[in-house]
Amino acid sequence: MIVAVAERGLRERKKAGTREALAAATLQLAVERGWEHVTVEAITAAADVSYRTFFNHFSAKEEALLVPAGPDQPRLSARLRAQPPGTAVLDAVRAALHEELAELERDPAALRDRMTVVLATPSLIPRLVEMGSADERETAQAIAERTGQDVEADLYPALLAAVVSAAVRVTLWRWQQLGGATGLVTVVDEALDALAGGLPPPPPVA
Amino acid sequence: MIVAVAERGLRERKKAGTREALAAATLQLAVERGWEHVTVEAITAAADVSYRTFFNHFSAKEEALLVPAGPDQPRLSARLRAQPPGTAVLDAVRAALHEELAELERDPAALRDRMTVVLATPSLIPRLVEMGSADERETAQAIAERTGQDVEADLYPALLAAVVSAAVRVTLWRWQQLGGATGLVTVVDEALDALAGGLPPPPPVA
DNA sequence: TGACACGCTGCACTCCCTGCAACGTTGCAC
DNA sequence: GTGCAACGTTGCAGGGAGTGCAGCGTGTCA
Repeated sequence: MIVAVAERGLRERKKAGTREALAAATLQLAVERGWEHVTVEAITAAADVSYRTFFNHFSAKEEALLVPAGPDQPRLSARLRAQPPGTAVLDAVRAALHEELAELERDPAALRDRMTVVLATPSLIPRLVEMGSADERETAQAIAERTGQDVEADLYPALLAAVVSAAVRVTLWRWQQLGGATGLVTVVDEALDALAGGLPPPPPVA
Repeated sequence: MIVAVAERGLRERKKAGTREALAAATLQLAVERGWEHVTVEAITAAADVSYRTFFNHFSAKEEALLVPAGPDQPRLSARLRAQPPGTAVLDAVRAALHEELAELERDPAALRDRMTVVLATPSLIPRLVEMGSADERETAQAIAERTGQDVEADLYPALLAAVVSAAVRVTLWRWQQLGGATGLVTVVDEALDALAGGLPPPPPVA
């Protein structure tokens, strides 16, 4: 179901190839030079395509860095909807997050590089928020469906979606801090446990 | 201490005047035309200053909309540090948020307008995250100081700071939804209570 | 009142991003 | 295989954001 995407004819393969080349060139150049010294022109030169083509694949420079996998990649809201109906909301969210992060972790080196670039470039952080949770609204909707609430009328769905988004951000940051030694899933679970516990006022007071 | 800022000589008053004029023009034009149809040139024309001057006051177009009050405005981290030392972290955070939001609510009409513009322009939402919590790092640091933890080593401070940031965002959104009828403080308390309660799985199931 | 500080201005420039009109290749039906 | 339609790529022209720099005028302070 997720696999069938890649093999659909020469045309689509070439297209995917171009996107991949652009994303790879973007990441490499960003690591080498620093984000603000990477121009779209340099990226397209490295990927050997025209300047204009870049924007046929990405709506913004940041997208090439932060969302290298195309729009076919299932988003968090979709994963959440795919969870078995009976499950409690928080458990379903946790499971969806596990899937999402496991996917990210399939290429840990690239993720490390991306996070390095982001952390070195404060202006990218909000972009990460934007991309990573471009479907925060959609996620809120999915949560609402699960709890039988209304996204407009009730606070809970939007709040949970926003908090999850924040948790993901912190997870990525912390994972990077830990040098990638600990798995993403482990880190996000730590965050989710803290949240589910009501943000215990002062933890053990080290 | 906070008051003394405004009255410091003709020069500073004029400077503050231009900034205010630019911010006001920005908001008004954004409401009238929609954010993406507002150019910096139009803003400066309305405020009767040169194009270049705009960027002497704001580092980006969005800043004029989202952070109209200059950098002198005490940020959340500062307010958090100002809370009495004995207080529990969550209580201190809550108090700091109350102050922050009360300040915002001093001009409800402007806040309403700003939120209207933001909600009508998805790309502005992450910017709101950036601006509203440009000092999220600083807030995390302040939290760490309060809990006696280390921002680098411990997850808690960064997580709480991120979650608070998310809560503020949802609060503003919901306040707007409610038509400003309910006070910001009331709304944020609702969010904070939910968080402190550990995101109770499915609330009353309406 | 004279010298300095500093905000404002104009200009030239880089870069992001878009709309539009070709062009060449792929996919498909006959 | 041939012709046609679909589609990814390309080039170009242009608007708008944001920056560095040099000069000007006004507030500030000794």
